[in-house]
Amino acid sequence: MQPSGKAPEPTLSRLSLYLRCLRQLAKDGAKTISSAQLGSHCGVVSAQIRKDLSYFGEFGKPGTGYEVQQLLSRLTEIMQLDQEHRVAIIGAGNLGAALAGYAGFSDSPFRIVGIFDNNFNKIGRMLWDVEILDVHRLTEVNQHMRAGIGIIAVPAEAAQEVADRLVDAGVRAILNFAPSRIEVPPGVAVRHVDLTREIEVLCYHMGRVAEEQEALSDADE
Amino acid sequence: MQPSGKAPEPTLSRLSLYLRCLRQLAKDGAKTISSAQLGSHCGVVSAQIRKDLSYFGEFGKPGTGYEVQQLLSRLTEIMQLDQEHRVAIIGAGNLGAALAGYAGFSDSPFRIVGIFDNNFNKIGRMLWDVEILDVHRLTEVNQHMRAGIGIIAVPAEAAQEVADRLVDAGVRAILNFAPSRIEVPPGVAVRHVDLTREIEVLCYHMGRVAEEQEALSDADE
DNA sequence: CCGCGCCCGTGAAATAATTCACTAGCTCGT
DNA sequence: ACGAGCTAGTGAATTATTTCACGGGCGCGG
Repeated sequence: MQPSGKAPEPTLSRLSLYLRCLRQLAKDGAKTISSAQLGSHCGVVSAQIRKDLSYFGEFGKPGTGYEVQQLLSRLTEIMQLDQEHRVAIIGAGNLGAALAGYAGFSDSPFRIVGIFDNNFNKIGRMLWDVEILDVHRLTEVNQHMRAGIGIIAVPAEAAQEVADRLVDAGVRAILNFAPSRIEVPPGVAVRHVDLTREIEVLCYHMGRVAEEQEALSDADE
Repeated sequence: MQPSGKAPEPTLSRLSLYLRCLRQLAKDGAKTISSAQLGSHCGVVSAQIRKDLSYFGEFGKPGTGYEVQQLLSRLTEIMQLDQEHRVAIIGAGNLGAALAGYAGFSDSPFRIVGIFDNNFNKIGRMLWDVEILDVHRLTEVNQHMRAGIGIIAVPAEAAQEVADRLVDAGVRAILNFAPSRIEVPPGVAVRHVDLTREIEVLCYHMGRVAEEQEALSDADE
């Protein structure tokens, strides 16, 4: 099978996982790796890995497995990580500041090129080595800044307005940390990271475990 | 159908979404709401909402819909959000600090009771209104701190060790911000928030859109 | 107090994602 | 250069999740 139709969303997320694993393996000097080995490294069953990769082509050799370097570079290409991606962060609060300084971005194709806020006390100040700019100038500034990815780190009430500005400024992918749904035109990709939802789901699971233990001890009697 | 079997994971995540919506609706003074209305508020089709709720019981009245207050309190109960949850954050770096100050936690059942780090320069200093403690004392300190939820905000290399400490300290749910898989014993719930994976998936989608546009203009010629 | 319209709950159908299980091909050791 | 032992790729089967569509109850207006 070749580039073909489209891979399911969970597959894409796992590709990123495989990449992380492969980078480490390459660093450790591994030459080749089988789907089973890769799987045990990153917690995915081997068939899943093979299926995931099969959406994009054939990468392995029967009897041997995958060449680490080759798979690494092919996946990097597929995920578009072989080119620089310029990122604008909107919101210079706690979260925005933390993201701007996120260590995971060093040694990655992501480069923070702009940080924006609407708070006059913050505008003009430096965050790490980038000046905080007025969010109202986003479209104008992005003419030359050319960020393709926007990260929303503002309160929920402002998220939609910021999303609109980002789209207007030419951004084609948005990572939304605000606990709020945002609407964007087709052709713009969006992903949400919702801390509250994650924690609330955890609470549910804690409750379930507690229930099961009660049921268990009830059964004992 | 009553408490019955178990709801699918995506349903749980949506319940949290419904809750957020309902809190707003209650604040706005809404009395009742239909699944269709709730759906348009939070971007979910009505059948999905009814199915999700049906895993937990019957909450609505034909002809009317759901009573906002009642559904709100029932879901709050189901998600275990009617009780305080004590949270420990491990890692007092950028991210840990941002999470500790996260505005979404005010007016929520989540209370940050402890922040831990292994850096001697940070230990003893205050973050917001909590003292940063030595991560090595986690188990000891949690005897009386009694945090049930742990948030991991340390570098990937340290994540597993921190997870082990958290479990040892009696934590029963972990939210992991480190880009690294962690193993925990059964009965401990884990969720991951992986910034890099999210952004990398966005990059893939950007590439797809670009391809489609090329294909489109090729077809024009 | 009757009938029309609305809306929930839910099996059944459709769709999506994962896992199985088998074929074919490569490597390595003898 | 041959056979034993792995291992990739993949259709088919399975499992999970979403969506459909309909039965029946409830409220409201006349």
